[in-house]
Amino acid sequence: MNVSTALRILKEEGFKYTEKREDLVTLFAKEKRYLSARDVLIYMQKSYPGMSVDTIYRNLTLFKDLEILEETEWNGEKRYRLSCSTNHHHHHLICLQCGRTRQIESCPMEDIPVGDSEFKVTGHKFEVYGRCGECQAQ
Amino acid sequence: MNVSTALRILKEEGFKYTEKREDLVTLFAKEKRYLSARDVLIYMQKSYPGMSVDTIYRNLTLFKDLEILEETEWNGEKRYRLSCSTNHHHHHLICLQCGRTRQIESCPMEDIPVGDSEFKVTGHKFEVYGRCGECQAQ
DNA sequence: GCCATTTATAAGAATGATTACGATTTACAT
DNA sequence: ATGTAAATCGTAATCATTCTTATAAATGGC
Repeated sequence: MNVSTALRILKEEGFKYTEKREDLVTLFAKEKRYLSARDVLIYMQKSYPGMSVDTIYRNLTLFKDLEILEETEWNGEKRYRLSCSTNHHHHHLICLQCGRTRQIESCPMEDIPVGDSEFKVTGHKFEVYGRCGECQAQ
Repeated sequence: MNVSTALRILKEEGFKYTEKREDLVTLFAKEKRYLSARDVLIYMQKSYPGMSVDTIYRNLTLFKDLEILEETEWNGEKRYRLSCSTNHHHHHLICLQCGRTRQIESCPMEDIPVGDSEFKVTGHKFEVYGRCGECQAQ
């Protein structure tokens, strides 16, 4: 996923292009890590001093729904990162301090038989948490 | 985990026995599924009309710290269930409607090499979500 | 059993993240 | 250029959770 693809999806789905939306996607494209709504708000308000929290949350949710962003949650806050460009399903190793990630190629669902006719599986979550090199160095 | 073990741990760690705490553990022992703080509050207030939300949250957190309860989160609410009696590490298949679970015996961390000297792994989460038979029948 | 100490609880206020709302502005198709 | 639907602002509301302070209850030693 990159900025132009994201803006194309936005257009295709009938949503409007705004500079704020472009800046928001650009931020995620630059950072390539999980950011909280608060992180995004602070960053965006540098360029747009009066920007509403509502706009941040609305757009984060929109981008998640459009699968431009991936969502997770830790320490009581939702976090978002740009969807990975790799098309195949994968999981992440996540630094809980800075939000940087590394891909985990395999998925436990591939080889673990889970669920049956009784229990209808609709989703799963596999995340490995830790601390990245940079954060440990601090 | 069962009620008497839980109360023994409580005593051993120097915490006091109260009827509310016994009732709380008993609830989880009966239900054997994930309950939200709200679920617990509603149940407990039947027996103790003026019971404070703070007491619920304090005890849920205490029991989690004592590893009497396991914690997870979905739809913006923390959820708790009695720790499984099996001693070995495992994961769950979870019905997001009623909180009932089924154990998944294997753990993806066993066979997936993840992390390295750079990235220090501190934890992981593997949960499979879906809808149980009873909830589908509704 | 009685008292002292320590912990638990109640009641309500405070916090922090997120969502909702009415008014205004903007993007964009025609 | 104009009309319309969508986006945004500013602020209030909501929801889960935590904090605070005063009171009450549980435990251990006498």
